[in-house]
Amino acid sequence: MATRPKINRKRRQQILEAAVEVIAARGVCGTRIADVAALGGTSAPLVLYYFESKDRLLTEALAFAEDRFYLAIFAALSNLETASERLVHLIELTCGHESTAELLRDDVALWIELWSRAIRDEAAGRKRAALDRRWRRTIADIVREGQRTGEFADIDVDSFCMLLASLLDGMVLQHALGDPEAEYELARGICVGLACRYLEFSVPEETT
Amino acid sequence: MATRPKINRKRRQQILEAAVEVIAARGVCGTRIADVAALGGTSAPLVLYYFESKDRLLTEALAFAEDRFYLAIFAALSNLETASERLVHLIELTCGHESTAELLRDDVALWIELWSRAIRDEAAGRKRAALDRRWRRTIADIVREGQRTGEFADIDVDSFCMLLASLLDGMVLQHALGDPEAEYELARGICVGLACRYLEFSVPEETT
DNA sequence: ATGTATACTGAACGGCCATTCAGGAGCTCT
DNA sequence: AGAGCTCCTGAATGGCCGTTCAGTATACAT
Repeated sequence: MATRPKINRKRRQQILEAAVEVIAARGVCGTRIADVAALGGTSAPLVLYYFESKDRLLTEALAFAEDRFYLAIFAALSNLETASERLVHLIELTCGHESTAELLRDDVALWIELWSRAIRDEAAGRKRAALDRRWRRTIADIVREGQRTGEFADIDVDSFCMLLASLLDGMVLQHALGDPEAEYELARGICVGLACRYLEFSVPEETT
Repeated sequence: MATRPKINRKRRQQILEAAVEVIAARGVCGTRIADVAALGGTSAPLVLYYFESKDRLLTEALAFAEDRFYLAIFAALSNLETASERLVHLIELTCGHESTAELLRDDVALWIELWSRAIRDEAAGRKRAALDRRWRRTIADIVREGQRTGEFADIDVDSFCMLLASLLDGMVLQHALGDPEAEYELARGICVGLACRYLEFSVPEETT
C-alpha cells in the first residue's frame, strides 16, 4: 500500500510510466518485466529493485494511471464556470473528445485489465470499487452543484448518477474498442441528450 | 475458423465447457491447458489433439460461450407476447435477474476477457464487434416490433439502441463486479424507467 | 583510504507449461 | 490376424521469464 519511497523518485516514476504504456499496449498478461525495463531505459533487475515483484509493479502502475486520469479530468473541468458546462464537458471527454482521446484509449485499456482482475482478485476488486465511487462522486458533485444553482431539476441524484455513470462506461468501452472515431458526435449527442432530458436543462453551445 | 470436426463432438463440447468454466474462474491468462483437461476429465495432450493450440482453444471457447448466452436469452424471451414485455425482460436478464444470474456472471467475465483481447488482437476485435452488432440487433428488433404494434413511440431506433445497449453494458459490468446482488432492483428500475421514458410506454407489471 | 550507503547490471537459476513424442487400446474393414 | 483408423495418455522437451546472485560504480561520510 504505502508506496514505499526507495529513494529515487524520478526513476520510480519513469518505470511506472513505462509500465503503464506496456500494459496498455500488451495487456497485463502480455507484459514482461523486460519490456518495461527496456522502455524505461533500464534492466529487469532494477525494476524488481524498485518494485519487489511483478505483481506489485502491476498494481502500482494501475493506481498510477488512475491518478493521472483524474488529474487530467479535473484539469480539463476546472476552468469551466457553470455546472452544466462542466457536466457536458465531462461527457465529451468520456465519449472521446479529441483533447483526451489517446489518453483515454490507454486508460480504458487499463480499466479493462483492472476489471478482469477485479473479478477474482480481492485487492483489485476493492480498488475498482473505489475508482467507481470516485467517478460517481465526480458526477454527483457536479449534479448537486447544478441543482443548488438551479440549473438542474431536483431529481434523485444517486440514481441519476448510476444511470449516467453506467452509460458512460458503456460508451467509453464502445469508443475504445469500436471502429474509427466516427462515433464521437453520436455518442456525445446521445449522452448530452439524456442529461438534458433528465436534468431539464438545455444544451449550452459546443464547449471547445 | 471452420470449427473443424475432429469427429468426436461430445468430447469437444465437454472440453469447451470446461474451458469456459476455467476461463471465467481464472481469466484467460490464468488458464492452463492442464486445468481445462482436468476439469473435462482428460489429459492436456488430448485437449491439443482437438484444438491445435491453446490460442485456438481460447478463441473457440469464447465463441461457444457467446452462442450459449444468446440461446439462453432467446429461450427466455420466446414465450413472451408483447414487445414491451420482451424489452423489459431483456433488461431484467441483463441487470442480473435471478434466473440467469450465475450464467451472466460467468459470461460477463468472458466478455471482459474478450474486450481485453479485442484491443490488440485483430480477430478478437472482429468477434467482439460482431457480438456487439448481434446484441444491438436483438434490441432493435424488439423496438421496431413495438413500434409496428404501436406500443412504442416512433423515435430513432439506432440511437436509442446505442443508448440502451451502452447503458446495459455498463450495468452488467456493475453487476458482475459490484457488491452483493443488492443492486438488481435499482438497476432494473433505472433501465426500465429509461426505456419507458424514451419509448413512451408504461411499465407492465413485473415479468418473472 | 576505508566504510557503507544507493543505484545499477549481466549472467545465471529454476519453475512452469505449451507442445511434442512414442506408443497403446479399442475399433472396423478385409 | 493385420492394416489402418480414432482416441487417448505418461513422460519428455524446450522455451520463456520472473527472480536471484554476485559484483561494479559512484558518492558521501569518517
